[in-house]
Amino acid sequence: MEGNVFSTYISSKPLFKGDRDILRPSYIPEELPHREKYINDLASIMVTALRGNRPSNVLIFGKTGTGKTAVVRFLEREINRLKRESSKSNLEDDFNNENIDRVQYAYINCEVVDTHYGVMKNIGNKFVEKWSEQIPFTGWPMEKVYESLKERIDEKPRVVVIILDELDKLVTKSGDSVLYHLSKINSELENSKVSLIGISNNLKFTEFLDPRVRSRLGEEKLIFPPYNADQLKDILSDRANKAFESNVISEEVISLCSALAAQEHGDARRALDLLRVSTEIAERENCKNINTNHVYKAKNKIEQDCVREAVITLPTHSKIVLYSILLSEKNGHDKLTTGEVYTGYKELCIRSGMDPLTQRRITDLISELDMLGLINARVKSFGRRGRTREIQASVQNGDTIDIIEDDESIKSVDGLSLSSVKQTKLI
DNA sequence: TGTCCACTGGAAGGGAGGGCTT
DNA sequence: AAGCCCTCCCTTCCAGTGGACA
Repeated sequence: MEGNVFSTYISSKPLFKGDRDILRPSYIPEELPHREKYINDLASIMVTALRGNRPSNVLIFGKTGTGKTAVVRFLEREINRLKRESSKSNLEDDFNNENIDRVQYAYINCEVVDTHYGVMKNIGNKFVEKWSEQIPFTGWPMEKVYESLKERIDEKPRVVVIILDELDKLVTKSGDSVLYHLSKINSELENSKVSLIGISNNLKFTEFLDPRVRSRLGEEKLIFPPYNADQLKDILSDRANKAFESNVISEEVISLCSALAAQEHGDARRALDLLRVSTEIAERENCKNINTNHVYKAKNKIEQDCVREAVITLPTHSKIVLYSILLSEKNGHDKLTTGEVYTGYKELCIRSGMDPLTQRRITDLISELDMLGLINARVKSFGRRGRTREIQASVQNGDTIDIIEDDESIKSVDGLSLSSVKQTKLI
């Protein structure tokens, strides 16, 4: 073991008691602190399914990290638990084993699956086991996918609860035709019943819906408020007790993580990430416990990683647009207009032997960069000098330029020394 | 008050790419 | 192999716009 690259790390004692996933937002604990009311509200709606009837459709709103998904998945687990228990005991009345057994969940994250086809296909495939019977990931006409989905659901009597997480992403990207079909599916089913739970960060997304869809979908609405710092502290303490041995973590560390996350609209996901990354940093430093220094380091690391990840995964042309903005700023031109950014972008494209996209397309790429938080672009009118966007980078200039310059695809299409471009005054 | 600038952003449509059906 | 479907990325066209300026 001696001399092995891992030996230092193997000999150091991990701070986690066991399962690291306890500090991941996807972990569903036995209790969800400060969400009891919403669990009960949703349970009172979903109980209809256990009686073999269709529960009302539900729309759940709330910002990131307010426990929406956790509450829905918590109930899913409870229903599954009930299924297992009911098979052992005999329940009375309409809560019979058969009804409970017929409840099925289908969870779709619309940020991952964001097309009509993809959503229908994924739901349909939850009801087949054989690979050969799966709906292919492309190729079928929409109508056929829908018919197949219907057949599969209606194969036997059941109550299907379809959960569409991040529903606003689907609607803004692909419109409401999936919701239109799914919300009227019950009139076309003979044996089974379908209930929808839509989860969204954005309260206003229903404005994009057809009025019929809106009313069918929003039979019940739940709005999740953000957590405050005290509530976040409870959540973190709860998880910390499960995740760590005593003396590993202090009250002060938990308070700091909660306070930092509370500043960002009470995001529990953020609080958990902070605690998890702090722990990892402390472990890497071979510390026996976690201190506030680790939390500040974790905060920086998470922020940097977010930017890095966002920049690395940008398509090439978006990278060049961002590069053009950063280079111009480096040359003392802040607050650029769309036209100026486009001129810089075109020059970089020409120099690197690429065909530039049209200005219309670049307008969209600028909007996307703005949405990612990499730049700040707001529409401003300069009177006779026209109306345009005023654009500024909102990431650290030097670091981000380095990340873009590391990109192999830019270098390869480029074929010229980027450092020489760096010297060129743009615009 | 009307003009004009420099865009914005919606709509329509082309074409490539992935894959199914006949 | 030909025909079809869906998605994605992109272009083209164009009506609309906020506000400085004559």
